[in-house]
Formats: sequence, C-alpha cells, structure tokens
Amino acid sequence: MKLTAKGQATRTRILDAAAEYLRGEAPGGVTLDEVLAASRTSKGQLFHYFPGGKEELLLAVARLEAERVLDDQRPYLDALDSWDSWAKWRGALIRRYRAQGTQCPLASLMSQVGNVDGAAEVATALLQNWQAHVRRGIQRMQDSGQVSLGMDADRMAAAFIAGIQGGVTVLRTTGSTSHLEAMLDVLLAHLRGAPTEPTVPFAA
Amino acid sequence: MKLTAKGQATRTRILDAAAEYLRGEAPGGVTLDEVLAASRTSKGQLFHYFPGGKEELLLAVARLEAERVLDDQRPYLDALDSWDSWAKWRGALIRRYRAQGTQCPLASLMSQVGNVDGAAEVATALLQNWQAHVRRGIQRMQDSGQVSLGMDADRMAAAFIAGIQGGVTVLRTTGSTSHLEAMLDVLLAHLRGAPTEPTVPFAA
DNA sequence: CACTTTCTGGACTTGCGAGTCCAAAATGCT
DNA sequence: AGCATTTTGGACTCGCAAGTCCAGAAAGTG
Repeated sequence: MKLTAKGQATRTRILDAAAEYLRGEAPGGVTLDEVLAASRTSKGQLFHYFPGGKEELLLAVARLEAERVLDDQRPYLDALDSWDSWAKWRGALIRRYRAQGTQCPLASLMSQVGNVDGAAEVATALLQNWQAHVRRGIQRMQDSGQVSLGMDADRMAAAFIAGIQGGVTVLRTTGSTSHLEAMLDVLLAHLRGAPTEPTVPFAA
Repeated sequence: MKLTAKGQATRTRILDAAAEYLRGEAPGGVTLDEVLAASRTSKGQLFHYFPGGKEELLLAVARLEAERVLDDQRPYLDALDSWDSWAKWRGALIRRYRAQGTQCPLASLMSQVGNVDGAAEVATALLQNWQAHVRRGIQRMQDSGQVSLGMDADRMAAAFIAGIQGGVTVLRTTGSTSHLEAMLDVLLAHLRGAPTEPTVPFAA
C-alpha cells in the first residue's frame, strides 16, 4: 500500500483523533464511529489505513502513547547526575501525573487491547527502556561517587519502575498523588544510602 | 425481595461462577451467557437475583475478590511484629502473586467495571484497609523499639501499598516477579533504617 | 489528455450480547 | 388442600458497533 502525502495526513488524523479521544474522560470503550466523528473521516478510510481494524488502530495508539511517556520526562530523565537532578525528576513526575489525574491513556489502552498479541510487547518495551534510563542515571551517580558502588543499579532501577507504576495505580483509583510521593521519597532516601553517612562522603 | 434457602444458593452459584470465570484466562470481556453456562442457570435467574444486571453482578464479584486479597495474607499481615514476620509476609506475597501470574482478578474486574459508580469505592476501601494493616504492623515495631520512632508509619505504609501495586502491575505485563521483589527489599531495608551497604566503596 | 492508483463516503450486513417477558414449576404457609 | 410467593427456563426484542462493499472523486503519471 502506497501512501501519498494526503493519505499520510489522513492516517495521522485518524490516529491522533483516536489518541486524543482515549486521553479524554470515559475511556471505557472506544467505538470506531466516535473516532471517525472526531477525525471527520469515514469507515472506508479507517479500514483503508488500518486494515486490521480496531485492533490495529489501538495498538498504534498504544505505541504512540508509550513514546509520549518517555518524551515527557526526557529532559529530566536524561540528566540524572546530581541529587538536584533527581529531585527535579521527582517533581516532574509528580506534576505530570497529578495533572493527568485519574486518566491514564496507556492503562485505558492496555485494558482494551491487553489480550491482543503485541500489546504486552509494547508495554514491556516501554518499561525496559524506562528502567534502562534510570539505571544509567544511577550508574552515573556511582561513577561520580555519589552513590555507593555496592548498590545494584539495575535492581534499584527496577524498584523505581515498580514504585512509579504503583504510585500511578493508586492515583488512578484514589485520585491522590500522596502514595506516589511517599514511594519516591523512600526510593530516593534509599538511593542516598545510609542516614549514617555524612553528606560529603569523601573529602574534596 | 425475599430469598429462600434455595434462592440464596442459586444466587451464590451465579456469583461464584462469575468470579471463577473472571479468575481464569481471557478476562477481556465477560458475557452473561458464559456465566450462565458455567453456573448452569438461566437469564431469568440472573436478572432475578441481580436486577441491576451485569453491572451489579460484576460489582458483587469485585467485592468478593477484594476480600480475598486480604484474606490470603491475613495470617501474615496480622502478625507483623518482628523482622522475621516481615520476611514471612514478603515471602507470602511473592508466592501468591507468582502463582497468580499474569492474571489479576481485581484488575480485570476494575477495567470492566471501572467507570461504574461504586467500583472505585471498592478498590479504595481495599487499599485503605490494607494500608491500615501495614501501618499497625509498623507501629507495633515502633512500640517494641525495632523501628525508629521518627518514621512516619502511615507514609511508610502508603509506600508499601504503592510498591506492591507497582510490583504486581509490572508482573502483569512482564510476567516476572523480580520488580516486586526488588521493591519489597528496598522498602524493608528502608524500614530497618540500616544502610544497605557498609560503605567506603572508593577506598584508596 | 488518457489512464492508473489512491482516496473518500456511506449504505449495508452481520453477529453479538444485554435486558425483557411470561408461563410453568417449585416451594412456603395456614 | 388451597393460595401466595418465589424460582426457573428460554424465546424474543433491540440496539450497538465492527467490518464489508462499491461507486465515485481526486490525485499522480507519461
């Protein structure tokens, strides 16, 4: 299937409309007709650009949203090399998810596409990628002597990922970010290491 | 509506069949017909005992499952008063969720009933209850001097809840309990207040 | 300009599944 | 027994939403 510029534009329009719709309230069941209405296109076009129908469309949206997750924190996530940068990342996370509130586009997606082959892969890839970024941040802290070399960076990064997921899960059901905050604080405290350790570990 | 013993039994049969079904694989959409088949009852009966239809039935199942969550860890959760008991609880959690694997009855439920009024309440109540149990455990540790009095028990308990949720979320998408384990280890270490490492990694 | 390919609209089919209805069987009550 | 109430089965309606089909418009191509 060849796509002209116009075709490409229409495809994108459908995809964006679907994503936008799922991002909104009431994500408990998208219908193609709603997506069509929102994108001002027709059934014919939708199946022209997404021959796999709903399944293919939702999977495409999932991929889109997965990218957004990392993009949103990119500036902070890529710059984890000082305690201040970690604090900034923490703040960005909380701000982002507080704004997002009860809606979580990816979660909505996964619940509707979860049993489809390929959906789990998208989510898994995101988690791994995310974890790798955190791990690199931890390693950088180790390289500069701010975090103990004895710490298992990958395992700690895994804990961060799980913690964030959990905080968001709780947020989605209760509407409060307090769990997420508590979680991140514990993790950061642990990363910093012993309370016994003085702030300046090695003489400058 | 009055219920005779027979009626009560039928109602239970329907409820259990629905719960059992949702616990199994492919939880991506229950149909009443499937529940009926599994419980060997008829449409008439289902709407007789659950006038609210599907919505009411699923909500009832959700309540059932919410109880199960705590019941499963009750012996351990109620006995958090020594480091050994915490380790046992950790083990029980991991065992339980490892066995459960990718299936999470409550999560499946919530995704299908989430937008319904009352569903969020069930989940929130469970989380609060759960957190309260953990908090009491922490307080008991403080009373016996095993945990610093300076620790905010409720906040720490919140972190535990979020951590477990996150570990399970990751487990549901990746199938591995490693994140859950890493998470719990960090939390327990923090609870202990001890540095994880004898530092001085950069000797010489 | 002819001709091919891509794009677009929307009517139509189809299947599924929730909820309704009612008549008959079982049970409870006095 | 006689009457009221509860229980049961299943056929039926009804709406929704996914996916099909095709004819016509709009590019691209040489």
